[in-house]
Amino acid sequence: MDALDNADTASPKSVQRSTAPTIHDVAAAAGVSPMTVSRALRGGKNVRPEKVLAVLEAVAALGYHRNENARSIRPGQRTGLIGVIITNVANPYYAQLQLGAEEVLAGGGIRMLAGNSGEDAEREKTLVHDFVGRQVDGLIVVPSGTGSEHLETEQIGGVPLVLASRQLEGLAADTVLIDDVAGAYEGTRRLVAEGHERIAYVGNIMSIFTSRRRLDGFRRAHTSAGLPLDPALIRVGQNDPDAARRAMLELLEVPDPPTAVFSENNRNTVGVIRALSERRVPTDRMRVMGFDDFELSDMMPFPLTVIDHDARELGRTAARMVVERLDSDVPDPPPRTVQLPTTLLD
Amino acid sequence: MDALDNADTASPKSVQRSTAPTIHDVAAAAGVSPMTVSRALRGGKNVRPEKVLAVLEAVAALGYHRNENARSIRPGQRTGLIGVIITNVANPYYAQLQLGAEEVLAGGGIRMLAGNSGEDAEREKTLVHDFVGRQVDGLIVVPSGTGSEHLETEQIGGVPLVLASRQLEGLAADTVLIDDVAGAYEGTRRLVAEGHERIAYVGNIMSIFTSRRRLDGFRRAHTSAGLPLDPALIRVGQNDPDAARRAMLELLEVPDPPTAVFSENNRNTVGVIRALSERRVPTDRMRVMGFDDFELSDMMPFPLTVIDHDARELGRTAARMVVERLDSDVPDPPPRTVQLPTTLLD
DNA sequence: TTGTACGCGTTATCAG
DNA sequence: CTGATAACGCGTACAA
Repeated sequence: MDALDNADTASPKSVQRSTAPTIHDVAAAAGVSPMTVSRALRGGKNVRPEKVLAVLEAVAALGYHRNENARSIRPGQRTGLIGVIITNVANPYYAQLQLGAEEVLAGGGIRMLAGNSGEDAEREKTLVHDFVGRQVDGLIVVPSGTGSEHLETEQIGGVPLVLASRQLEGLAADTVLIDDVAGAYEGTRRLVAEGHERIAYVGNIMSIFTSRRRLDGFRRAHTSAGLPLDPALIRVGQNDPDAARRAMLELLEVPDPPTAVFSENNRNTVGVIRALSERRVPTDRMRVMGFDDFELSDMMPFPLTVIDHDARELGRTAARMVVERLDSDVPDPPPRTVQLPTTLLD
Repeated sequence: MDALDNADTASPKSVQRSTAPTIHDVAAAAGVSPMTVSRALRGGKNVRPEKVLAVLEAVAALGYHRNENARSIRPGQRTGLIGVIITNVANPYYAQLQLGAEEVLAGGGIRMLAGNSGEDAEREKTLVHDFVGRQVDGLIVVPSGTGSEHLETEQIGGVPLVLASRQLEGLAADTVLIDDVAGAYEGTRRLVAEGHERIAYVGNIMSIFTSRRRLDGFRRAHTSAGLPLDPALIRVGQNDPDAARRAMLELLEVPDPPTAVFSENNRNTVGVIRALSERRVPTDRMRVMGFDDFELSDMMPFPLTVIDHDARELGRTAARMVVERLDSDVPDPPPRTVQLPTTLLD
């Protein structure tokens, strides 16, 4: 609990750098007042050059860092902090998203408070609450659950919010999405065009927004082609490669097995390929179509086609949207939704 | 500059949630003093239960979030913030590192300020300075350059520092490393044991600590086996897959070409494999050994062996080291260096 | 150009 | 168990 107890023990000072130098220390060292230091550090406007120099020297000598937290408690001051909550950085898709976001933010001198929810709504809630408490200027969230109470404007103290990759039913907020429906539709259409009639589907749990959208696109393509949807070929609920692998193994055992498989995301595609490889399925016996590109997808031992999109650009766009809302002249611009396109990659 | 100008315009309040509710607002709403609110929020110790309830109700009604920044400016208070600076989250290795770090930190209620240096020393310096200004309780850094001035204790205000993945000449700080030398040594030895005598080396720029170490292990294995090192087979300076690909293409054209190739990291391995695939090199004509495992490495069209290690555990260890130093009873424990083992994975 | 007074939101301290 | 007071580091407003 109380870890730092070094205030008044033994020798009065110089025992250890217990307290960081403040603007007062710098002022004393430079022989000026704290205000002059403050002004000098802002850019030296209205301060005599020689004093600026003295201040900078003192700063260097003392290793002074302006306390951004103390600074930000003053009214009207921003923290220059944006909270970014994704589900899992280990997934290259979200890593790209995070990188894209930071890329834009860093350009504006904004730092990133990062958190992984692990697809856990409770954990996401905790992070959101904590980030708001840390006075973030904005929030970029890949929402995990279906509930949106913890993201309501009042709950987050009016902090600008951008939903990334997933939308939330009944929550009016800026949103950046991949055009999942169109992507899945196009991908499935391609399979149909190639003559496949029994197409398996392997995907994540249906509580995830993108999962529902992608299955929807898959469905629509069937409908528009007049093809029936065989429930025996639909496997949802896999949220890691190994679960997908097992699902695919089962699909191979179905009577009148599929000739093609549509995989809903990069994790599932990896599992599907593993299963096919494990069973030594001939490459001309199974056609694989996967949402999300992933590294080395072009070197897989199957005629794999991926539905590609730019996760990094999604991150950039999300960041731009927060910043724009932050710098907006009008009080409360209406929420916007942006959809990023997909392309088929052979 | 001055973006928020809504203090005294037109209607006195309720125009817009201009100022977030403070502890005073909560106190007023709950009919108690700010101190009681503060205590109630800490856990309700020494506060009448009914008042705690009233406070919690007011908090919920007002959507109050305790201002962690204001809180942290009080002496002896921690921010519960750790700065994590890696080179690039898009590299799965660093993504895992970041994830491992957050895993441990989140367990202690600590949040993560994240930044990518992009292997740019200047950018790293900026991030370090900024993070210290934001009063981080600790710093985990994958250092980019060879200079260490910006990480000296005085420069970072005595903030506990852990170097991850790379060490810095002349900087005494806690460090977590992969045992690069031993890993590269073992990997190379394996190739030698298999009868290879002309082994190519493809790696990143030599200014990177791990690059030097891995080449060192490669060298030692040659020396101990009495094998000469042919400079024509050593290609360093590749920091992305495509550069590595081109390097490998060149290596294939060398007179008396190599029969095996040692790739220094995951990015380079990907490039090497692409080159071999592109040239349709028979799988029995080139043996590939790569440092770092990567997803789907086992599905590559070559008898690839990787020198594996646990980047996530490296992140966890780094986080544990910062926290331990933070919670240490002794004033200034001597710096420790931990090396994590590698294993050969076929 | 420079300095003083005050307040930002929070909590340790001490009095009641 | 509860509240008043002061102080944390900084910047605005105002005074010199």
